[in-house]
Amino acid sequence: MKYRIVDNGIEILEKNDFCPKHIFECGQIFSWEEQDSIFKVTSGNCFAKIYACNSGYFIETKFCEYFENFFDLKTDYSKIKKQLKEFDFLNNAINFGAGIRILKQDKLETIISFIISANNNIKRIKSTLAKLRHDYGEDNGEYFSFPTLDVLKEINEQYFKKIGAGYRAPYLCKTIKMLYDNSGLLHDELSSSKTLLTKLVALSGVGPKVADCVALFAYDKKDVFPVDTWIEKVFHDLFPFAKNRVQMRELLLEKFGDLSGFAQQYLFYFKRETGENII
DNA sequence: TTCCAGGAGGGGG
DNA sequence: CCCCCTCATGGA
Repeated sequence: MKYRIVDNGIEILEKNDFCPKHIFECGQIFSWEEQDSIFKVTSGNCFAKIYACNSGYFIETKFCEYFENFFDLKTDYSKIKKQLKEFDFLNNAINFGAGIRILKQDKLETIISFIISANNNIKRIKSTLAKLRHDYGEDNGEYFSFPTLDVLKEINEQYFKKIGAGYRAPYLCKTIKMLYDNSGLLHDELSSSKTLLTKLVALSGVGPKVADCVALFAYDKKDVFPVDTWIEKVFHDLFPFAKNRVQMRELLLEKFGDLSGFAQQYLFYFKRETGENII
């Protein structure tokens, strides 16, 4: 995909493999809002606005290098989509979310966000995280950054409950302490997916599904397949027999291999938005 | 009123 | 290993 870094942002010069609506609505990130076709997104302590411009989009930001990596601009999504379309039953889902890109998000923020996401709905997840940034993040005028680990460590369970985290509040406090005592996981760039998942699942409030999401959305792991309630529905469309989530994950990983993470996002977005049968 | 939401922890068999 | 129950919360 053609793009160009300029003084105050990044010019996306074509629309085939980049659509902010698809990227943000597909459930991989909660720290964004859309108003009058302008998308505002925060990640860690960075911020950008994205809007249509000429024949593409403009990412207005002073954090160009961060968002070049964040939006995974160096990866060829046309090639990925072409490979995945060899699975006939994926064509509808890929065409529906053709502008999806898997983001490379802040690790700490992604762990906290997806602990909150468990058995929750996206609207309240976004609300809870926005309150957290507002109350404990740095005020940068147009946006609040995600709080640092030092700041998070001082937050008690009552506060997390107050902003809507519910029974996940103690999980958050425990995990924050674990990360504070051993922050190596937040800088892990080398572990294999299997090793990384083992480390993530050891955190409080992180089970197999949350670990897969964190690995996919923050650690650049694509050989994972988060199975949530929507993917369960997809699975029942594809296979006329019931399995538990572990078995579903194994079958889907076997089918999609190193492209599993991409396939998962197209399927999740399509199913959640349309409710239509995959086949 | 019951069910559901990007599930996980804990206990028992 | 597996199955079952509970967890906070608000919208449908």
